[in-house]
Amino acid sequence: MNGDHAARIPEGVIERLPAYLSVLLQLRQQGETTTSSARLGELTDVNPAQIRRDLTHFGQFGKRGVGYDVLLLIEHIQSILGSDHMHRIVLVGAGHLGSAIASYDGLRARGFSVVAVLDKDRAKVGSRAGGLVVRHIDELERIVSEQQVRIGVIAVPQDAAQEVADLMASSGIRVILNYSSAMVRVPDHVMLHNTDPVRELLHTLYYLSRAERIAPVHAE
Amino acid sequence: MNGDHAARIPEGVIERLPAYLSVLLQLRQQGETTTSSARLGELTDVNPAQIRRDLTHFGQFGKRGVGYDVLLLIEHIQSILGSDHMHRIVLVGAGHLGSAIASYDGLRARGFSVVAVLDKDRAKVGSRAGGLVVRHIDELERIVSEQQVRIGVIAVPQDAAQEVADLMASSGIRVILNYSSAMVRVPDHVMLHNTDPVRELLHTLYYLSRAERIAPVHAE
DNA sequence: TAGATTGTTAATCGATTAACAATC
DNA sequence: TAGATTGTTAATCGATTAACAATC
Repeated sequence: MNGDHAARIPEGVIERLPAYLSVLLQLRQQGETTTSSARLGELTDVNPAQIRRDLTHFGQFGKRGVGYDVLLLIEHIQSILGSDHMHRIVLVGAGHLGSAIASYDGLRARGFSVVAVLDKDRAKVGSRAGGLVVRHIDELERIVSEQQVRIGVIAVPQDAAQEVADLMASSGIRVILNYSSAMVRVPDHVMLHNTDPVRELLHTLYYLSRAERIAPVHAE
Repeated sequence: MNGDHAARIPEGVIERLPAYLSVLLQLRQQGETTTSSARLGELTDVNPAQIRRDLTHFGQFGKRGVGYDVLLLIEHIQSILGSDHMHRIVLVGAGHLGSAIASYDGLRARGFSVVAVLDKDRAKVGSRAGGLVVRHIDELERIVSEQQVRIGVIAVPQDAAQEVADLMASSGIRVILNYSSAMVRVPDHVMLHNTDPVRELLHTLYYLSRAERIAPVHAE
């Protein structure tokens, strides 16, 4: 029996889909119309069998003997992820990091649109960040409910992060991307993603240290 | 028998260590001297049995009936990760994002020190970013070899990323943290970490979409 | 038909977790 | 001694991969 793909989808599958999508978008830009699990495997460093298996959780998108239609597969993955339409984002924090995120055009290109940049510092309110006028944090709740925003990005210093997270949660935000180094707490119904560069550095550091213990770089 | 912990350590273990460390540092700051796998489990959302198992890959750090000494465990994990001493970083790209990273004090607090900020735009050279004077990209190779830097951070626009990665690799950089949305290619001996906010957003989006299909938010 | 590549099964592999003896 | 919590084993669970029949 087939057809109901509503079963439990392993977390790992969901994590890999955005990578497949990135690569497919790249292939599309290069004018490729067809691809194979072997090619996708090369580009994403994922085993081809795994890619095929991952996709079958959601349906059959390829043609045996031929491969996958790039455009079609892009559409399918976007629809699975819910990235087939624009998503509105509010961004709190108009410092260097906030400005960088607000003016990052990779967001819009891949379906995310920053609808407001907010800050609690009245000195920053009224200035510009990535084409938007910075507004006061007091407006957050109204903006979120009026524009039905589900996604919030925290780009404030460590000590302000929890406060912002609380405000976002109570305003109806469902997904928070936290760029501060603070470990914020959120209610169960809110999904939190921490993007901590230091944690990623520490992770690679392990492998770096190992490599150097085996083949040390001499200091003399 | 015991003692040689040199065996293959699962990748997942290495990924969790930085999370344990973050939480331990937080506990230390709060003045806690002892903790347990149960408490660490709460704070990191990891099963306590898993935490204990992860740690035994490297030795025995706790006391039965008592728990773990916070300071001691911090030292052990730092030593496992190679984070028991400062690591020098070069940062390429002095735009908003580069400035944000350069002035991020979370780096220094956790063992990473930015020794140089570079840019290819001569108009930016000489200006300040996070307490450092911006230098020209031509100086990268010399700085990397003179100061034996192993870690490079890319904070430039998409089209310049590959060029910077190549230069880093040929200068002797071993770990690259890529903040651009470009999918750069690096030689085998260089470790690459992509930090793409969009990919993280897409990942959470899946769960958001699911949740809303089940309990939609009405627009009327 | 011969060649290619999918979708899918079955086998392997590894990671997670429960349980508990050891021990503070 | 009683209570707590580790380190470790064994059982469970799930994910990855190889292999191949189906089919373009």
